[in-house]
Amino acid sequence: MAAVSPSAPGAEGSPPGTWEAMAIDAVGSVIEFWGFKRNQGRVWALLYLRGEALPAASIEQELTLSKGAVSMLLRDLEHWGVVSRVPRKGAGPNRYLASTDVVRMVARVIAEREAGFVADIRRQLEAALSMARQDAAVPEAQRTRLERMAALAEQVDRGLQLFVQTARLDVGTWIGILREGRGPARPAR
Amino acid sequence: MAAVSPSAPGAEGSPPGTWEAMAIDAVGSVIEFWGFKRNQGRVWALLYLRGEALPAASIEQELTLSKGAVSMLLRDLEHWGVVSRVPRKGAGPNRYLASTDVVRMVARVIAEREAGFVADIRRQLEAALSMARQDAAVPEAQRTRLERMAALAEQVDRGLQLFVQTARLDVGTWIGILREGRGPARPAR
DNA sequence: GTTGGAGTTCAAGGCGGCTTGAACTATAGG
DNA sequence: CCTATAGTTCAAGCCGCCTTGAACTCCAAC
Repeated sequence: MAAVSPSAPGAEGSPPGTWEAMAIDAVGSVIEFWGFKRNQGRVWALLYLRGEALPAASIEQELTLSKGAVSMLLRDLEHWGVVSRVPRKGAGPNRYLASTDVVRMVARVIAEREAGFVADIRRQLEAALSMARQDAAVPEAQRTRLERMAALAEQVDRGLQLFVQTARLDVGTWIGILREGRGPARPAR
Repeated sequence: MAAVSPSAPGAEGSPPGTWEAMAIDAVGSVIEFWGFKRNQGRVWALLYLRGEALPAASIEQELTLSKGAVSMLLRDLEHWGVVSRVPRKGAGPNRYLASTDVVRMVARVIAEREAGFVADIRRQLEAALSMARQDAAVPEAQRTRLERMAALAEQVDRGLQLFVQTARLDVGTWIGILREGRGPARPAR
């Protein structure tokens, strides 16, 4: 065993290098931020960084997760299409491979979730508004403020939709980045 | 007492009308979605809908919160500038008033939080990247993938910044909506 | 048929964040 | 100075989400 630098890998096969863990955790944070589970992001990041299909057991080891957790996380990721199961060739265990199309997938999932949420809110506000309108006992001023709130919700909704659209354009650019092309990773701007 | 329709207020002073609770909860959901506490949104919504300054005790009653909770929630809201404390005139308790500039305030807080988060992530990825570059044992392919990930983070960062900027423009439009002007609440578009 | 590894499912437990409620401070009035 | 009310602070409890680990299913090899 050579000198122990912080990033010195133990064996060449599966180095638990500090830098790798760092990157993996960074992805985990991002994914968590977007409303998914932290470990979903970590699993995907591990698979993506390794570039090759890994068996569930490896994931379990590298990320120190339980067998059950890995199973559930992989099921989710597979369901979203960001990880694919590579059937056992011969007789070994299944292996799992990261898709480079994550961005598209994640973007779609997020967009759907967001859309549903916004729609719910607007529906609730509309309902409140119609109740307030039917009820003659509601002071004029309050009804006005409620109307303003509903109007704001509508505007924000429009803004979000606009954002999603433009973001979708950007996503087109982003998608290519992770793919294994040969051009430089940074298209400069 | 008249017939009891679902939205019939008990007394004219403080009707716990169903429609009001609905609207308040809707705002609470939105606020929670943006990473704040649900009850922070509910308190602001109550104050905004009522249009007048309310004492802490009323908030406590209307939203069925404890005295301590109301105190802390109001402190936060005051700190962000979306609620202002109206000093006791004479000798009564303090009263609290909703600012109509919420949108601006909330937008600023969110933008700051987001910016800090994104910066953190990029910093972590950069650190991982430089470690991987120093470490000769890291396979070429893995380094490439890590670079791509960092590049993606940078692109997404740019996208977010762009969004924040355009959103800021929209916010200019939104801000006016809640104010007590006399024009129609909906500028139609 | 049986043995063993891979993978799934789910109840129990752990963990973190929010709320409560009581103790505490501050301020005005008696 | 004493009392009462408004408001603040914080430890303890609660609640919901996530993970664990064990039981179970499936399948291939023997």
